[in-house]
Amino acid sequence: MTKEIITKEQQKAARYAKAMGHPIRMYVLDLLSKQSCCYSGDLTEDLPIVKSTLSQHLKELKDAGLIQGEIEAPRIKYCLNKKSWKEAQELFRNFLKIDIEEPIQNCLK
Amino acid sequence: MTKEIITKEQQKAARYAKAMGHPIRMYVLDLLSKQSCCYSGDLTEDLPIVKSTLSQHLKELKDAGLIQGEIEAPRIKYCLNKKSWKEAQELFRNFLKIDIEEPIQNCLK
DNA sequence: TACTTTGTTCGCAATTTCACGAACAACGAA
DNA sequence: TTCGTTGTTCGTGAAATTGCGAACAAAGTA
Repeated sequence: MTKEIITKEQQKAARYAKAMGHPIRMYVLDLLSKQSCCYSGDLTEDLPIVKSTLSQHLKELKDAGLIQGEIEAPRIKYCLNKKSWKEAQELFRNFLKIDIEEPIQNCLK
Repeated sequence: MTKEIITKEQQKAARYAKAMGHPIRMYVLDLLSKQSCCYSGDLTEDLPIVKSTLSQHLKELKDAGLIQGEIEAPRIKYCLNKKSWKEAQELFRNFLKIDIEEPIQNCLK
């Protein structure tokens, strides 16, 4: 499948999109894009799923490269994988033709 | 599922992301974002899938609201659904922007 | 009215996703 | 060492996804 008409960029973007393609995972990513880190224990309290299901979703995000976990005492701290996140930003920015108002421009004023 | 901790925006973004979450569909969307329209007959020639499979992927994109088809002679012309595309742009722009801090830090130096 | 072209729908099979509970592993605290 | 907390893994089942070929529908053309 996928000869070579489909570019590497398109494949990577599709991979990221797939990981984002579930409400729970979108919620987690959105949270992490605002909050720098979170703990899955806190997530299970808010979200209407049991911990094993959440664990699977977090694994899905990890496999896609979007987040990473760090052991911290009894818990695990999750945060965005900044490198992959940047790549996803670039891919989607190009794909969606989004012009981002650069904060740099504000500085130049 | 999905009490109300998960916002409408997150659900919509996840829905769009899901539709984008396949190489074939990402290819089609990327093409349409550059080309204004295309015909599925031309797509089957390039892509390594048979027409019935492509039809399903196009249906998936239609169901997500991202594209629309228009009957034109014997063929069907596909193009982006501009309204939904705009919405997706907005959702992903808000969702993906986190690199704001870094340029600011550079400015403050 | 046939015939051709184009794309959808149907039926099928293999695989993946999603969700749950139970069991397990890791590790600090009593 | 034993206990409690935290999160992963396993086993299971239901549903969705992906892909194919065959059959069908629509519509222009001979």
